[in-house]
Amino acid sequence: MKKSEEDYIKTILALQIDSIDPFVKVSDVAQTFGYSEQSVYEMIRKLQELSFVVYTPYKGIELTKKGEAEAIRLVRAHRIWEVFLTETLGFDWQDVHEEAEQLEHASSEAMLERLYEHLGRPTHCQHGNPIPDFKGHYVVPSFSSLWTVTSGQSFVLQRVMDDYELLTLLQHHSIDLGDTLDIAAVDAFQELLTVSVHDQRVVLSKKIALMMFGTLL
Amino acid sequence: MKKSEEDYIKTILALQIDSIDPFVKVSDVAQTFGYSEQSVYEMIRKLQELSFVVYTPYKGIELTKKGEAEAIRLVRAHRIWEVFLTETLGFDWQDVHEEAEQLEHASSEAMLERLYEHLGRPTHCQHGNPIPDFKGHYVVPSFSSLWTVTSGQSFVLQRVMDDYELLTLLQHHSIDLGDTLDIAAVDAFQELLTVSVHDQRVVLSKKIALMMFGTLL
DNA sequence: TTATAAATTAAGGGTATCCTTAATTCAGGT
DNA sequence: ACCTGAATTAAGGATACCCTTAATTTATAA
Repeated sequence: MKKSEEDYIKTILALQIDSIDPFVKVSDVAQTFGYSEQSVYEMIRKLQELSFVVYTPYKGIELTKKGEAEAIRLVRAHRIWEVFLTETLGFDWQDVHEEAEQLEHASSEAMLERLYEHLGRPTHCQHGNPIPDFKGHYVVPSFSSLWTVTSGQSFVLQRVMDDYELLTLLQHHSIDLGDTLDIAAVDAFQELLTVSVHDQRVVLSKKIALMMFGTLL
Repeated sequence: MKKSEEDYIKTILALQIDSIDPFVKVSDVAQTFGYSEQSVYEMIRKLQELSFVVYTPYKGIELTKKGEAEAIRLVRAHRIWEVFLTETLGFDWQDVHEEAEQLEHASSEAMLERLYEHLGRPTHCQHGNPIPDFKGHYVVPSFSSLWTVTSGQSFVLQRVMDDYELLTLLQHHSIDLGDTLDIAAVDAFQELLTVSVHDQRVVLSKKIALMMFGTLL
């Protein structure tokens, strides 16, 4: 598979997971890439010929079994590389996404499996996202978003989205996965959340809180 | 730099090192890639605009300082990845070239330097080729080819070319860098060499012997 | 010095992946 | 049933990088 095809497949899977609807809209794909819709139509037609997707006009794009397997393989590669970059090379978690993005397209199946073994068969990347097994199976984590909590509750952070700003913010406050956040205040009007963690108070916007997932104590 | 441009630059450096003439011929580049000469002319023109090469018609191609630096950076990346693949992931030395070929285009400067540190700042890849330092300086090894020896001499293998057939052959006979080969016979007519190593006799063709380098005892 | 082979340029094509602008078709609400 | 906006297709372009065939230029060896 070519890099461009891989990028499309991966994006389609991501969009499909994000929404309830299994049909991915062409306009959403175009928006994600910053491409024109016309370009996306052309590529979708090609991916359909290659049996990676099925496209139903006015409905949307669906991944075929083959397409989904490829997409998941890429997710697996991405997360394995992220583990390598953070665990082995010591990168900060906000700095690995771009690197992994390149590496995932440059690694063979055999190499990836050796790397996976070398890393000790990790089950999750450092953002808390599960690494699909080599057969493409993985458990989608079902944590609740930090935005759902109410004042007085305690929240254990289990997963964060792979977003540069978010990760930088968390690192700045030394907040890691596994940490417990005590909810000091919820300002529904301004859509702000104040949490207490490591003896400090941190104010988080709704936007940020929606990208943090975990369990209530 | 794009992958295609990187591949050209790297090939030009390799061809330049192989010959005495600093001018690399368009026809040789075309042959190396299996491209038409026309394609090479087009790319050279482009690389000249980008200041990676200087092309003098009927003379040949020269790398600029900038071009050479880029090419050496790629060689460095390639060899660092080779060390990783063999040392860390346990690949056989004949199986790493293709993998490294992909990875070298997918790794940032920062990543490569971290990997280099992680590997303990290796000076050579497992084929005995030096890894240029981050400034692009490296010592070109000046060993003699195994084909230059005469019967009765002993030869310590220090460097081999990164050639799949050669490496597979050596591995099959458990011949490694650092091993001493005792020259049992030289058949100049058939261009064959018989060496004794690890209590076995191995017949090597001129072609193979020319790809093995080392020192005479 | 001139003939010839090699090197170079010219001209015209092909595919992949992006673009814009302009029809056209369809889905969903009234 | 029909209107309207969104989705889709159509048409034409651009760039990167590859191709072939056919001039043309030049180096160099006889």
